[in-house]
Amino acid sequence: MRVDRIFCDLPTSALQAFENIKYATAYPKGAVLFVEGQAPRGIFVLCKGRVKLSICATDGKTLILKIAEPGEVLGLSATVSGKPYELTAETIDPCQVNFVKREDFLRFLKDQPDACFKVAEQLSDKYNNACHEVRSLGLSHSAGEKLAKLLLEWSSKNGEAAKQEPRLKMALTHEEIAQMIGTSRETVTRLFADLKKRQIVQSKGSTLVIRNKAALKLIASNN
Amino acid sequence: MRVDRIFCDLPTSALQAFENIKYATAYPKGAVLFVEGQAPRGIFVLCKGRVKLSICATDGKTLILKIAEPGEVLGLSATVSGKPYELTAETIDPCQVNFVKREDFLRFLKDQPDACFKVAEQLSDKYNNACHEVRSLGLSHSAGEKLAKLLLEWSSKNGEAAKQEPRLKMALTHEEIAQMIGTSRETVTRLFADLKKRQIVQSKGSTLVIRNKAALKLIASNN
DNA sequence: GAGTTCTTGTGACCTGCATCACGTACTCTA
DNA sequence: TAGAGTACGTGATGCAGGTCACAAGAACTC
Repeated sequence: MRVDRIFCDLPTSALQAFENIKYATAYPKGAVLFVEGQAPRGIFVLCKGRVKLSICATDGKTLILKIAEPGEVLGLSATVSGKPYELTAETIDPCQVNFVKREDFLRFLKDQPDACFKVAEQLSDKYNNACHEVRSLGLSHSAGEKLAKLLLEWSSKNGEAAKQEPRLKMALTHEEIAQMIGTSRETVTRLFADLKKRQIVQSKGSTLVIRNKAALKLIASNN
Repeated sequence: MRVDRIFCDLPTSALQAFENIKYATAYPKGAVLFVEGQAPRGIFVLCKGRVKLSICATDGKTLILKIAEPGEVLGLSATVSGKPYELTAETIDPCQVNFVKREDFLRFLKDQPDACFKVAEQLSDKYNNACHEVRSLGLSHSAGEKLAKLLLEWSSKNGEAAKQEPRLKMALTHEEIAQMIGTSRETVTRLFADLKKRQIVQSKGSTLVIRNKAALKLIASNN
């Protein structure tokens, strides 16, 4: 249960203070933790399950920024700054979450300098990720390139780390993948078809095998 | 000289501590404060002049994220997290800067809880901006839309706030504008030509007059 | 197992914009 | 004042990828 990793190496007094203000909550799959534009109610420390973070345009177009894993703190920057949540968080598994109300959290930060510093680090990290996102979106990589990057990123996460031919179970639909790399569903389908034709990947049911990691890296890095 | 605004409403002890570790420095126009990928040396508090923040791809393509104005803290997140600077900062005017070495700054944060909280707020802000950038890049607005947004943003900054027909002096070249909205120089030229033809803007020497703000907003918001 | 709904696969078509290749105009500076 | 450098203007061309339309699986009902 020690998955609120950010705070776990704090002095016991701080830990205790955190325990006192957190609300342990469970959410079913598909629940919405918060919506972009809402005034910040507080932070959500994800303990179990995955959460989809996305932003969406008025016309319904959606961009999935990341799939948050246990240990991540959601809604942190909005809670600190008081500005509206800048994205939408929706569970895609049943989730265990520790919620902390904004006022409680701010008081906690004022009282616990160590925690405050941790939060600053955490925010720096988030900013860093956002910068990478900006880079990948802004410097017009082709759709194929971004897909390759995504697959490599997944393969490095899902345990299958450094294997020769990593396998990954495709938990997302083409539509969702399209939303992650900012393209259309059809394009994703076509890209996969192409990768298969070129023997770079191969699909067995719902798992994908990367047959030629080198080639994939080439696509990802290069043009 | 009280332009390091973030810290200026701190208790005097903290202010004093900050004074002790800062190095007041002057940079000429075109100087590079730091480059993306470099290990963080410390923070730069911009007191006077403007600084261009950009990221760039291996192939030389550049994306200008923002033009920092006096009062902003640059290199903050990298300094806090210890990860490499995520972007490049280059002066575009002669600049007055307060520099603080990383170790000094971290110690300062540990000693001054109030300052630490300020930093967290500041980082939240930066994250927020980054999210907006992601939104504008990711949800494929057309080039025209992004240019309109940029012009409106500028007109709301440059004093000329709520005027009927705001004027703004174009300090940037078409090339740079292109890099701000992630398009090509030629496209920017054509877009301006189009806006002029449609009587939406009008240029008098190096100042641009927005004749039809409503129309511009329409272009910006809509499709 | 018949019907519905959700996901994939594919072809046809169209368009925004990058890119190339110029020509022009305006600043420097020597 | 000529020449170099930099910014701007504009046509021609090409293509990545968005959009539409429809077919075929797959996956849940009832």
